[in-house]
Amino acid sequence: MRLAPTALSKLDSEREAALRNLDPLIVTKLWGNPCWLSFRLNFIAFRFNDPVYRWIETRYGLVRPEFVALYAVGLKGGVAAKNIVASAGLPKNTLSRAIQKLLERRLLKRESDPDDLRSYVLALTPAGRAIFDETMPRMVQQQAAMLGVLSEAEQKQLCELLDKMVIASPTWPVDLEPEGNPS
Amino acid sequence: MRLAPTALSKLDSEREAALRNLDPLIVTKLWGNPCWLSFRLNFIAFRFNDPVYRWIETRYGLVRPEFVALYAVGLKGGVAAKNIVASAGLPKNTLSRAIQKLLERRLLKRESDPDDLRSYVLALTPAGRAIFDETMPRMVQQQAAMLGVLSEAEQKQLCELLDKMVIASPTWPVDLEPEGNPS
DNA sequence: CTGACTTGGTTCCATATGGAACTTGACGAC
DNA sequence: GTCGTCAAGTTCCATATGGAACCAAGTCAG
Repeated sequence: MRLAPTALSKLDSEREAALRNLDPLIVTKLWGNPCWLSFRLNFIAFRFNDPVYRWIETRYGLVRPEFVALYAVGLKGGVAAKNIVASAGLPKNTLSRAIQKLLERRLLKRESDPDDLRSYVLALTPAGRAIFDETMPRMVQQQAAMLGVLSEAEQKQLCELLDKMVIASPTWPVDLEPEGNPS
Repeated sequence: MRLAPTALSKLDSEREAALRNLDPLIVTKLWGNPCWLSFRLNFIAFRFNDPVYRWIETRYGLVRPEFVALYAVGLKGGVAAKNIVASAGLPKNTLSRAIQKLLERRLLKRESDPDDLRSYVLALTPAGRAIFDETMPRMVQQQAAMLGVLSEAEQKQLCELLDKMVIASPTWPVDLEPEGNPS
């Protein structure tokens, strides 16, 4: 069972020092874990998500899926709930509820889509836009802090590598294979 | 507000083709989103987590935090609940409950830590180990499928870049700055 | 056009989840 | 020593969450 491709260079002394700030189980999940990718992704993502959602919650009383919806509409007006579902990985009833809440609080408005009467076209109200505009710079700042260890070139590399994966994602299996790894 | 570092090369024709498989909102979140990092991380992580947890749930009746605990102990026997909390980003009561469940189902055993009587040392039972061993190859297989678009060298690069970030993570802010981006 | 099937969105309901308070043990100061 | 503070795990409870069933509109075949 292969481990992370960086497992061998672990003895680097500078790195050794940094490791002492991490829980030993984190170290194992990093370099003693065949599923190195998911741990790294989840761990880093969490360190971004957690501050953001806590801030949104305490500052605006918006719960996670509500902010997901607000943010999505803020990025691209005119989308429908189905688009948010597709892009966010939340169940559609959760999003539906979140959108109701945002409508009640007049952070979002919607009108039915003339091309498909089942569907609605969403947009931010000024109040919703205000929250979006107030939050975005903080999120960018948090991201910048996290990316701080990487050079500009490395940041670009990282972005490109992740891009390739996202673009390939429609070809990935949606379920685990029942037979396990045949290779 | 800067966008993703790959925003400009978007017109690449091969890429254009692939984009048609993605929801337009996903495309916006990729290349029209100042927070490019978190979207990519969350999106890719979800495409790993979702199949894994659905499989675990339907096959063994283990819910997400239960499997998180089982997996952690499987990777490194002798850990305590606090280590799992530190590495997983789940609240400690959720983990506590998960561990109780695993103890009841005899997938986990524990004895109190002689060095700290508040704490317990955890280990897998043979039944727990069986689940771990059965699941791991499927997870590795899913990971391999996802990494398939990247060359060996690119995979190593990706791993190294993520490593750097995880190692730097103890220095990241835990809360969003209340003043927004001053730079 | 009409009937079978799909799709966008909502509702219902059982339950998983996480904040806050609590218990018990560790640790440091004096 | 013992007093105040902190840390590991647990319990309580209000509520956020997601599966399944549902409604209404769209689509496609013949």
